[in-house]
Amino acid sequence: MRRLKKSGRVGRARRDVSTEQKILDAAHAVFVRRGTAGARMQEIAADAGVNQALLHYYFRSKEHLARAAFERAAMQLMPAAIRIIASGAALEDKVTRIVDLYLTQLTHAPYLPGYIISELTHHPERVRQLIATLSGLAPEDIGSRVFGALNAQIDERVTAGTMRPIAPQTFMVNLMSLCVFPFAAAPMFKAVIGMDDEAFARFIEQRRRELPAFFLKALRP
Amino acid sequence: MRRLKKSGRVGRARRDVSTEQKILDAAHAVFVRRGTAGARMQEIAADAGVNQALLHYYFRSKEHLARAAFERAAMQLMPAAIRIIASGAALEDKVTRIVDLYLTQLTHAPYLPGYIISELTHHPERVRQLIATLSGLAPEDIGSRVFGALNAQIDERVTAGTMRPIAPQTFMVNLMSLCVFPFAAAPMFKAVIGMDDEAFARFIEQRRRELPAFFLKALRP
DNA sequence: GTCTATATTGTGATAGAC
DNA sequence: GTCTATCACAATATAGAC
Repeated sequence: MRRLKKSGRVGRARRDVSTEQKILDAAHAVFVRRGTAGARMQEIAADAGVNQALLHYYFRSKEHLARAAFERAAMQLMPAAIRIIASGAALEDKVTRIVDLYLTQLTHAPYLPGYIISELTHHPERVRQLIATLSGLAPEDIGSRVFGALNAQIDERVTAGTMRPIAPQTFMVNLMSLCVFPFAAAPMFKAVIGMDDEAFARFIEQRRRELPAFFLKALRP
Repeated sequence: MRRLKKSGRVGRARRDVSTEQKILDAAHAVFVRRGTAGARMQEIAADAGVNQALLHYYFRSKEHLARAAFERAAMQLMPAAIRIIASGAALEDKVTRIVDLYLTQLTHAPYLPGYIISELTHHPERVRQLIATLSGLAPEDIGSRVFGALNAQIDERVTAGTMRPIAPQTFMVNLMSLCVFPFAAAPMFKAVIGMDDEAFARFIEQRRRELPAFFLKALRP
């Protein structure tokens, strides 16, 4: 309605990435720790060391900024895993590499799962955005491409008698659950189990060693 | 500061549970689907079929109402599982019963995990509340009581040579991950895998049958 | 206990100087 | 591009009649 036609950020701009980037960094941090609804433009501005008006200059509205931050968060976590799964590596290697990748990434960004889950739970429209971001494909295509390759490998093992049948979707859901959930529910686990940050870090390192074997063993015939 | 000393809701009140309960029900629903920061008192009032002022009459502030709603959500999920784990049932039965319990409960309240994770991620103070709610004990005590019993059972199996050693904490984290994460991440999985609600329901029913075996198999020596 | 106002912030967004 | 000042309205909270 009273939207401006400011040309400011319209096209791709090459110079001045610095300020825009500072804002995006700050937005990422604030959105992750407060959630989209709980985040305040003022806090983002302060975090970025700039003025609140600049946020609107670069991103027009909170909603735009929220989308950008979510996109960044999702891209930080998903594509690498998809690449591993779609790669030509052996099945056992894929498991080990995914466990390793996730535990490493989430150790450095432990609140990311909680944020992404929260966003997708409370903002259904983010789902479309996520899919669109992951590639220009329709939802079904991503799934079928990735799971097709995985399914072939599982079939191979099943035929060889070294693994029992499992749907590739189940395979992925179980693996992701074991990797990601401990971080998503870390506040709860820490409290109930009585772990401090250091103990949690040790817990994760132990998982890094044990989880691949645990998971693969469950698939034995 | 400008708090009223209204005696309205101060003590435990026996009568008029009806309205208070309607408000709490509505609050639960709205907080779960919007998150605490995204929830609006107006929407809660409308949902409850009462006036917004009544919300303050009964619960004084949004924060109080949010606490009450969170408490209710947590109590809906945790105590039953703790009872099962602390019970005298055989280890294998505990696994089956927990899987069954969670998949049933979460089928009826699929957004609960996302909400609880979101709350605990964005509102650290809820952690203390959660622990305090689960019992009058200090955090360490809950953990040690529950895990003590579980540990004894695991030791038994290990000694008998039917299971390899696993920390009871890891046992629980893995089991909870496999049960709860699929619901917490359901919006993502549905999109990536391309499932509709019905397919998801089937997916869960299959899990109910397969998950106990999957989990127990991973623990074989 | 329940309602209709209304007071009082909080917060996203914009105007306009520099 | 960046700032200060301010607007407009959404949202919590309260007063006071019934």
